[in-house]
Amino acid sequence: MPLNRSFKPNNLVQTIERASSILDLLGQSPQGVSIRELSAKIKLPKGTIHRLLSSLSYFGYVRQDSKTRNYLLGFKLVELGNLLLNQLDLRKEAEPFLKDLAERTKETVHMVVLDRNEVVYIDKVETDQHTSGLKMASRIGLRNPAHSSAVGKTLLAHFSDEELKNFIEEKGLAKRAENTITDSAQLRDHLKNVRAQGYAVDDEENEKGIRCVAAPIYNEGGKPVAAISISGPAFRITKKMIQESIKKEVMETALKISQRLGFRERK
Amino acid sequence: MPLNRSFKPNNLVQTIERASSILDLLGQSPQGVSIRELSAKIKLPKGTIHRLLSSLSYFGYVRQDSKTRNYLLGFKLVELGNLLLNQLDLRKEAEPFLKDLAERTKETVHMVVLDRNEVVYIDKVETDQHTSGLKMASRIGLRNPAHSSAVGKTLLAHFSDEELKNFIEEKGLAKRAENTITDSAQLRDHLKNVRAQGYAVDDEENEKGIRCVAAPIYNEGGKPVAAISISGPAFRITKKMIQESIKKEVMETALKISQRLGFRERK
DNA sequence: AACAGTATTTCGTAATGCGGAACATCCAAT
DNA sequence: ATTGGATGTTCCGCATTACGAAATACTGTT
Repeated sequence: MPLNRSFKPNNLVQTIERASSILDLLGQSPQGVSIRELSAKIKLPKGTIHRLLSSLSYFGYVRQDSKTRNYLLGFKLVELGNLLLNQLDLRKEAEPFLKDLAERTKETVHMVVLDRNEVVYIDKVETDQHTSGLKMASRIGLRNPAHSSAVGKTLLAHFSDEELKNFIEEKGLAKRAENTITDSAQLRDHLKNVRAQGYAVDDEENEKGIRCVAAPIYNEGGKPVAAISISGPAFRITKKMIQESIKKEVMETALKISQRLGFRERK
Repeated sequence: MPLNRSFKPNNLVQTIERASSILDLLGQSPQGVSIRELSAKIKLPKGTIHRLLSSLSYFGYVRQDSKTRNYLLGFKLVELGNLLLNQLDLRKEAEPFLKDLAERTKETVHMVVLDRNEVVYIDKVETDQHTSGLKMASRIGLRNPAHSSAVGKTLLAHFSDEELKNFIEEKGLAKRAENTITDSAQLRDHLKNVRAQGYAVDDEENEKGIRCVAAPIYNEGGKPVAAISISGPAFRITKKMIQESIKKEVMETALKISQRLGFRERK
């Protein structure tokens, strides 16, 4: 048994499960949620919800709008989340290279790690150029399926056959956009190419109109631990551009970061 | 450590209290913590700690290093923390103004809100100029005492006498650096000035060698809901510079943001 | 002023989480 | 390889903890 990441639906502490549902709901509601609503959505009596909220609130995970009395996510989460990000020295080391890459390509640069077989954004650098483009909200913290993103694919490409099989069984290959690869045989082939090439392209597979180019970052043990990418509108990130310059830029930057982490290229 | 504020020391759900202690400890340990250590520090049997960690891990609040088996903060915290930040439309509206301010002054710009009578950093913009200066770690999510920071003081300046009294009683006026104002009468006087002037200066009161200039942001109801500041080394942020340009820049930017939020200046 | 919708508190009950101890696993040293 | 020590993980009977229905206290509205 390859010690799969925390899958154990029994033994769960009820309180933590309930607290987690509450936080999830609050995460979806910028304007906050009332106890009554929470009570309705998680089917639990108001009193119970209230007790949990009191404790969560005392420790800062939740806060209450003094006007509406609605409950909202608390700043303790920002604190802990950013502590985590700052603990990743990977991120610290990569930062200057990411800025440089963004500067040179004038496109948005992302950095991700794989967590529980999903892609999690841990950094983002954009140039002043296209910053005010569309979505200003930072993607940091966001989770995406691995099979439909360039970053995810560069990481999946290093999975063993069995790991990949598990991944597909566990997560499935949901169709996120028109070009998403949803066939497992096709994905296997595709990943073989990705691995050989050393980079991956997301050709509107995750979001219509968006193309990305990604390359993996290796630690000193040669293990892929993260990935970086350049993303932008398909009309700017053309296939020609990718071949002529972008793929080279991304791969070179990824290699520099890997080397910074102690990786030595082997022949 | 005892973050007393939202009153209710009883009624606390034990599990949440314990889970919170665990997360706090993990937050202090970039390399992770073993069950044994946790068990020792939080004086609870290994079995108990393990059970809590399993649940926390299942929901993503904690992750386990597959090599060392140590436990670390989980990416769910990054996810929720950033959801919260992106929910603050205050932040969204302010962003372009902050960038502009950073660009024009070539110094680091911060934005904070008051949470439980402490300052919490919710945004930071730095120019490429001094970015590689010293501390690269983002301050986002960080908490600071209100009485020793420029941002904090501009917000305290709008407290009623009673609110201020409560604040001082609850939090005290800890000496953070040589110039920290630790006398409550003196603080009262100082805040009166801050309010009259419309801006506050942190003259190495929080950290040796660092000066900051801050101004408050008002919502449409005229209530101060946040503050912004410019910070930098004392040799660059001279008192002369503050008077000649910086205070004006900060105040003007703060006003623009306030207006963006619907604030109308009243005479 | 009365009402309606909510948030909060109470309190007797049993289910939940507790934690000591057994078991498994990993790693280092022989 | 084998052993031993240390740590992580699981088990299970017990009592404490959290439960949740209902009563009470708000808060704003007509």
